[in-house]
Amino acid sequence: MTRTAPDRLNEILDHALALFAERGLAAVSTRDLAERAGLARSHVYHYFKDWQTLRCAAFARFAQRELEQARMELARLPGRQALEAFAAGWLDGTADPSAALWVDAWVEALRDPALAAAYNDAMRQWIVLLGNVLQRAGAPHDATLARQVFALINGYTLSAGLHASRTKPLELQELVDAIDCLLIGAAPSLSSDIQN
Amino acid sequence: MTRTAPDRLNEILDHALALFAERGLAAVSTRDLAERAGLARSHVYHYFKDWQTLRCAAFARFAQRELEQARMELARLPGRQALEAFAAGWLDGTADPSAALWVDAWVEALRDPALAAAYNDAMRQWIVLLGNVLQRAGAPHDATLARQVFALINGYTLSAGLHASRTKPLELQELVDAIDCLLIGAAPSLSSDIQN
DNA sequence: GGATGGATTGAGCAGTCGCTCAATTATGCT
DNA sequence: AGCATAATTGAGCGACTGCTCAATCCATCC
Repeated sequence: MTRTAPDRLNEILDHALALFAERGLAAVSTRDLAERAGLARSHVYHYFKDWQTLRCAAFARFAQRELEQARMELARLPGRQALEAFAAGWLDGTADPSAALWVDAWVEALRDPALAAAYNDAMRQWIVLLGNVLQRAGAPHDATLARQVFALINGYTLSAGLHASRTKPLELQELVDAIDCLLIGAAPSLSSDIQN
Repeated sequence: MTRTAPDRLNEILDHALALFAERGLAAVSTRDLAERAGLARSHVYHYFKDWQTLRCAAFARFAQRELEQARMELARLPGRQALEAFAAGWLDGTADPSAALWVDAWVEALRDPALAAAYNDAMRQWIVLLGNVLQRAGAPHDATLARQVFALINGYTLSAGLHASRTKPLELQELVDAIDCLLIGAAPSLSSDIQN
C-alpha cells in the first residue's frame, strides 16, 4: 500500500525504535527493519540517506518521548514525591530493556558525532528537568547540584542493571538516601524536612 | 613462527584487547585481529571455541589489569589522596578511549551472560577496593557507602565522557564535593577533617 | 484517459561476518 | 633419523552487511 510521506517516515521510525530497544543499536539491520515494518529493504533509503541517519533519528525520537513522558508524570506529583519518582523511574528502567538504549547510545556516540549531539541534547534536558524537580522539592536552584544528583542516579542505574537478583526496593532506598545527603550538603536547612 | 601455546594465547588476547579498546567490543572482527596479531584468521579458533569466548576472555584480562594497576597506584597514597585519585582516575579515563570498554561491556553484557559474569565480578572488586580507600580516608566501614560513592563516580564518568569541551578539573571538583557530602552524611564527625 | 511524479519493489553488487576443514609446517621425543 | 603431536595455514562456505538502480505501482491532476 502507498502512504503519504511523513506518516510513512514516522511509522518506519517507530518500528526501528522498537527494534533498537529490543536488541540494541548495533544489532539491528536493514533486513530486520524491513521485515518488521513490512517494506522492501531498499525502501529505507528513500527516507534516510543512510543507516546511521536513521539510527540517529530513531534515538532522537526515543529520547524526546521519554522526556515528554517523564515531564508529564512528574508534573502531577508534589516536589518530594516527584524527586523519588524521578530516581525510581531510572532505576526501574533497567528492568525494561529499552532503558539500555541510553547506555547503548552513549557508547555509539563515541564514534558517531550526530548521535553524540542528540545524546548530549537529551542529557541537558534531563538535567534541566531534574533541576526543576529539585527546586520543587525545596532544594536551592543550583546547576551543580542537579548534575551531581543526576550523576548519582545514572551511576545507580548502571549498577542496578546487572543484578537482576538483588532486590530493587533496597537499591532505591540506598539511592534516595544518597540523594538526601547531597541535598543536605547543598542546603543544611533541608535536614528537618526529610523524614521518612 | 611457532610458539608455545600459553604464550601465544596471551599474545593473541593482548592484541585483541588493544583492538577492543580502540574500536569497541562490537567493531572488531576476526580479520582485524588476524591482521594485527599476524596470524591466519582461522587460527583464532585453535585457542578459542568462538568469538564470544575470546571477547569475554579479553575483557576479563582488561578488567584484571585495570584493577591491579589501580590497586598499586592507590596503595602508595595516603587515604584522602587515594580517594581523590580513585575519582580522578575514572574521570580521566574517559579521555582514554579504552575506558569506554567498561560501558561497552555493560551494554554487551545484557546479551552475553558470560560477559555479564566477568563484568559483575570486576565491579565487585572495584567496590571492595573503593571500600578500603574510603576506610583509609577515615570513613566508616560501610558497604552501602562504598556502593553509593562508586555509583556517583560512575555517573560522573558517564557524563564527562561526552563533553570533551568542558574543563575536566571543574568536573572533578564537583565530583569530589559530592563525595564529601556522602561521607559527611555517613559520618558527620568527618566534616572537620575535610578542608581544601 | 493519459501523463506526471512520488511511493515502492526486487534483483543484485561488492564486501564482510563467524566459522570449518583438510592440508602443511614446525616442534619435541626416542 | 623418524615419528607423533601440536601449531599454523589458506581456501572456501553460507549467510549477512549497507547500499544502488532500473523498473514498477499507484494516486493525482489536466
